[in-house]
Amino acid sequence: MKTVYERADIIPLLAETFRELGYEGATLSRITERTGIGKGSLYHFFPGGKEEMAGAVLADIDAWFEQAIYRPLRDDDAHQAIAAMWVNVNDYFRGGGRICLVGAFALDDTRERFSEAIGDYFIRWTEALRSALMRAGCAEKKAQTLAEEGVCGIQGALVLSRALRDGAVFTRALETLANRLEAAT
Amino acid sequence: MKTVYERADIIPLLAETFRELGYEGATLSRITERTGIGKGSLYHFFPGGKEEMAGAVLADIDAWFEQAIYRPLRDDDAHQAIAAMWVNVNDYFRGGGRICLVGAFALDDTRERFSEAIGDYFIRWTEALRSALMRAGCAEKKAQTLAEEGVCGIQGALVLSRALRDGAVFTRALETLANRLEAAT
DNA sequence: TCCCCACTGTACCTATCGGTACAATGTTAT
DNA sequence: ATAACATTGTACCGATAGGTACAGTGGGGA
Repeated sequence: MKTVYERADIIPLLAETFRELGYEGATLSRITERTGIGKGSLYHFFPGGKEEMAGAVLADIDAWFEQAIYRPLRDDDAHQAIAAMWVNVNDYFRGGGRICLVGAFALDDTRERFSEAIGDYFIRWTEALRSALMRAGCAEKKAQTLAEEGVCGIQGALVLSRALRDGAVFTRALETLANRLEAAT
Repeated sequence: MKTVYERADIIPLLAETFRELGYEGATLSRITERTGIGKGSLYHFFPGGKEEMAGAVLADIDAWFEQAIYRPLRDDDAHQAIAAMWVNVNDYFRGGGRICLVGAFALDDTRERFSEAIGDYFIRWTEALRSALMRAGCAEKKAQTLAEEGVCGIQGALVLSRALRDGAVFTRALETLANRLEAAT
């Protein structure tokens, strides 16, 4: 008996490991220990090692946000897309029980390794949200401010709810933000 | 010639190193390299090693926030203290060029090592801010929401401005938050 | 059926990890 | 002046870091 993986199966496991331990904290031995995947398989799928693993995770996250959040914000009905964003974000971050890996990477030196992916993630999020807010009737300047406020608020709520070990803080913050953006459109 | 340090001189240097590299990323050799302080001195002042160093840094941060932010929010004129908070916070975080070490520690496994200090930092900040907001005329429920919103907003703005390498995002977010809390009192 | 090759586990590599030991240095109190 | 002591740099420790080499395994196409 031998368990055989595909690259696509491995990425979510890697993602959780990096989320919990950070880039530097996620050592190869801890990765194999938590995912159950041996070094042999890991280096078979990611010859570039840890850096390629984390890069693949970031690309996977980006793809998910693109289809679930950014694209609807840009293309669909603005009010609906914004409303859906709060639901999907709360779901994705497990009501504050899961952090944003991109935000975490941005905070320390890890940023230098993945500078482009990290910048893109936040630029595209704020721009998509601003686009939706403008279609919903906001002036450009106000839409920009509100979009940044929304994204900041989400990231900050993740920090705070983790620090306090209280997912309710996250859900509550999302509600407050949702009301605020709703009131402005 | 021999350079002689005191514990109090070392802590700020350690703080910057942990801020830039994170707890796991701050290896002993990188610490000595960046601070210019050798292992001998480091272990003389902090026999508990890296963990004691980071603990001392957190205690130092706590003391600074206590006297510069929390105490005024609790004891001084509410409007003045809140206004001073924005100025001091912008200054402390160097207009988004410096991160919040406590928030960064909260995001990964490092939280488990410093759980109490991390929780305290955010609880005391939100409670002090809520106290000031209530003295400024807010109802308790609204004050609680606004206080959480303020602290979340600051943390999120630090993440976003670092991700985008744009300190203006931070300063702008502080202004928006200041206006919002001002309008509610 | 059997062969090929994608996939896996194990053993091993060097560099660096956090930490210790200790002799040398210089400052201070007497 | 000198004894006592706080502070420092250097050499060293076992453990673990990220990464490589490679032989074995087993499922799918011919």
